[in-house]
Amino acid sequence: MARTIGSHSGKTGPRVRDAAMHLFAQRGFAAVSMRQIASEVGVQVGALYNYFPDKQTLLFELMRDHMLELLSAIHDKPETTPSSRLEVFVRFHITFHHKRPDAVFIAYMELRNLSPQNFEEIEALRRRYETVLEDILRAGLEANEFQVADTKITTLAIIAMLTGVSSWFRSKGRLSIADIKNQYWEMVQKSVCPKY
Amino acid sequence: MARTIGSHSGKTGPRVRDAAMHLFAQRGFAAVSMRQIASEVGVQVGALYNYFPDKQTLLFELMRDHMLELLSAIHDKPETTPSSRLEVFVRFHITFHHKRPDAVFIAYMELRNLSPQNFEEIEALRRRYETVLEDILRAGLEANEFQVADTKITTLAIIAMLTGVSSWFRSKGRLSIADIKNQYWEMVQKSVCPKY
DNA sequence: TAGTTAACTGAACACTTGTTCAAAACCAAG
DNA sequence: CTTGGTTTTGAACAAGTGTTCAGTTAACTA
Repeated sequence: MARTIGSHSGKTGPRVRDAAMHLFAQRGFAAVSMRQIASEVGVQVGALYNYFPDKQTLLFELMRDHMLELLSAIHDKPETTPSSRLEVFVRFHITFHHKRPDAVFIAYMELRNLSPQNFEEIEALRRRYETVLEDILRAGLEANEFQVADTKITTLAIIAMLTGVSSWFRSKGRLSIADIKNQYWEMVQKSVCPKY
Repeated sequence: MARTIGSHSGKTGPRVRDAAMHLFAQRGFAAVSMRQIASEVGVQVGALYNYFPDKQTLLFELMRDHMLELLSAIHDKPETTPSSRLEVFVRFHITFHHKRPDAVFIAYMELRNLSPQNFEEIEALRRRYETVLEDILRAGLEANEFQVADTKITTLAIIAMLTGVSSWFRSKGRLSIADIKNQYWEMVQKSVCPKY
């Protein structure tokens, strides 16, 4: 046997990426073998190498695509009030991450498995995202709408808190994702507001 | 050669654990081989098996010991005010985790590499720790000192935020760990306080 | 100092790892 | 229906995996 019926790179490529994403998220990059990915797709190992040069690049592309999606999905509107910009950010972050639990998990857990070069590229994208939030906090600070000791720290604190949601939230749970968004928005809002 | 000069289980055991902890934190459990650990200790692979039955148990013991240390170090004082209990908790969490970056990293990243049985045991310990915080929040709620929509969610949000510190804090940075603690305490305090 | 125990070596086990590539079989265009 | 290009197989590669254990030597005990 060689080429199989119905085989087409436009189909197999995405299926490989999906399978890799799922397996990496579930078991971790280092714990997943190329043969396991291939088997999930229903193909032999060798076939995978039509779609990327090596395992490292596969991981990198998954993470990069996720970060690019994230950056192109967030639309901050600097003309509105800092408070409403912050609310939009909080709700957006939870929504976006909730829809992609696997990608989120990988993006935060597999950084150390990137080559130094690839790591730098992903880190740069992450900093760009953090800057969106930090700009909002700075604007709120200047407008006396917020009171925060340090915008950089507050940025990291808020993002850590929001991202934590995807580590425990399950749709079957007691609360809906809408409840979660409301509660997190309230907490964030209070944590940055001036003490009367 | 066989037994080496100066060899003693009271020395080698801890050195093995230290080396494993460091390597697991840096590269991840699945990416570290027994031979790499042995080489770090300056010993042959076989010698490691004097100290644990297999790699899985080594990981488990590292995580379990960390959680037990955490639980025995936190001393909540229910007789004091909820607000001061919360402050003690926040400062304690940051201090404790800051002193053990490797153990923290492993405890939060390698859960999926535990066998189901070992996972359950670690999870139970983690829930016990979360309960300490949740009890404080509940007490504050009943005393009308705090205003939170859901103590469970707030617990997870606060812990995620606090634990995030160890993922970016470096002693060489702009801010001291004391600054960090003050700022986080202020954020947490505001996020749970009643709206004026 | 002799005998016992504890600690480690070194080699081996059977398997898995990422990656390569000629050959085979499919698909699409002329 | 043939030709040319695309996609996959199947086998192979060298290196690395966790784990075991008989044999050897250091440390301790009497």
